[in-house]
Amino acid sequence: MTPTKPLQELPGPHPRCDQCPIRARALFQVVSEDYIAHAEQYRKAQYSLPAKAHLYREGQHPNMAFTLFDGWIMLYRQARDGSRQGLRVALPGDFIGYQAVGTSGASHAAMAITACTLCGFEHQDLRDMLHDQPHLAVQLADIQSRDMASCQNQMLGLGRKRAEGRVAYLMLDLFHRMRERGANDGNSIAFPLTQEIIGDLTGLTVVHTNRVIQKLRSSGLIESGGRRLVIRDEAGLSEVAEFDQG
Amino acid sequence: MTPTKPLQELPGPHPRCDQCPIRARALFQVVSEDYIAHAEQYRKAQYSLPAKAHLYREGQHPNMAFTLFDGWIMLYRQARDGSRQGLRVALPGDFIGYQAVGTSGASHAAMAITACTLCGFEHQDLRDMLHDQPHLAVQLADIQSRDMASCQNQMLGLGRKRAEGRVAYLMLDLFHRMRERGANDGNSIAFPLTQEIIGDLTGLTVVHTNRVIQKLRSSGLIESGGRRLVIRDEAGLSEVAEFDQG
DNA sequence: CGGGTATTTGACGACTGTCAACGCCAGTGG
DNA sequence: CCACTGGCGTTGACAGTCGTCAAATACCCG
Repeated sequence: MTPTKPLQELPGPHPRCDQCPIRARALFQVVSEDYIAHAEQYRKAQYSLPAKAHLYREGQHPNMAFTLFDGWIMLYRQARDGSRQGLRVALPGDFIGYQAVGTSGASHAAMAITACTLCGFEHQDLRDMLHDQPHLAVQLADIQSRDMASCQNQMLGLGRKRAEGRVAYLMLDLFHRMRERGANDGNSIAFPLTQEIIGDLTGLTVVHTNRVIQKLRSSGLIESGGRRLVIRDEAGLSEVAEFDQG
Repeated sequence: MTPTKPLQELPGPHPRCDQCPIRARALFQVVSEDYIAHAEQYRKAQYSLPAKAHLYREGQHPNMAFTLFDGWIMLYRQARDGSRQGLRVALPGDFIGYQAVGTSGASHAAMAITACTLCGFEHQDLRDMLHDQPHLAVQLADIQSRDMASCQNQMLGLGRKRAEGRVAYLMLDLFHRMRERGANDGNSIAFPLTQEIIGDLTGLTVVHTNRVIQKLRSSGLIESGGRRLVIRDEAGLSEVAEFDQG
């Protein structure tokens, strides 16, 4: 096992990772207890990661894929000038880091936005699992296909929407995904993204991100600050975001 | 079978689709003749599509995935104002249209850039295949994972590169992919993209796309016109494109 | 030869980036 | 308790990339 440096094994073995969202969502969404037990034998370790630490970096050979147990992670790529393009925010339950055979290294970096805990699976073990449990293979294909669809939303935004629409879309997307997880408080959610990270994700500079957020606030669409986000006018925000379908 | 309207079955049955790239690349990359035979039983039909026709549109239920046999296809999404964001150009051998179970419709549209021929597979049949042939499941996961990596390149470009870099990157990407297929003629390739489509793919307007292309030409990096593209200075173009790794 | 499609050019302005400060706040250490 | 420090948010002035509008030219195919 060769985890990146900031990775730390949790103190002591976890019995059966009982609340691990691996059961609830992600790869093993609707599978029976038998499958769970089967999966257990492959799960290598549970990791924890402090905020701002990297799970893996571009070009590295993480050799593992992960189910995010708790916390937020940003996947991003870096341009030559050092600026970062955020690809996706992973929320609890999401599956990240799967990599094709024969690829030389990770196509992107993964950085903890907040402190995180994760379950790690070796790639080869994952492939073995897909062999043994064809159901999982179909599920993985579906997970990847859904990820792809959300990437396409991101591309549409980066290529064709104004700054305001991109930021609004990001906020709505995160709001809905948190709500799916029951992690909302009415129309507000915990929101640990700094404006710098919002800028990374929307392809904007920090300065412009700030101006856009202020505009969204003064339009009465959102409230934000203190690591929380309140959606004041969901319909209006959806309009600005060109957000389709809840 | 409910193909979209512009789909037409080829005249007569094809014996065993002998040159079908399904064998060479895509889902069935390195598999034995046994698997090929097995795959045959699932392949529903071979289709042909004239240039500019749609294979499927956003929100439609194509109910099929395809291996592109011949021709170029653009996958794109449409913004509310009608403008298109190109997501990817599919070249011969590429696998497109796979969709997760339970999704309501295609997340993107697929339009023929040139006349095309394709092999179609019903989604349910594909899932059955993944069950029966676990090797295929791993291959599908890898295909998707590679597609994802190239999407990430696209996102990096849309979010963080200037117009010149995006256009240069697109050209180099297509050049390399054509060369992998042995479809290059030295440092030139057939290049059926109009400037409008290049603009769709790079998130630019036609007008600006035109100016950028002229700049690339006058810098001596490329020659283009007459449905062909010549890479005059690959190193220079790669520099402008921030193109990493051949 | 004619009509539609694709490319090219020009003028103008808006959106967004860049540079440079300043303010706010929490945590830290004296 | 208070000054210090670093991270984050905010503001202003200015520049440039790129979009918009409008039109002319070139190209292709029947």
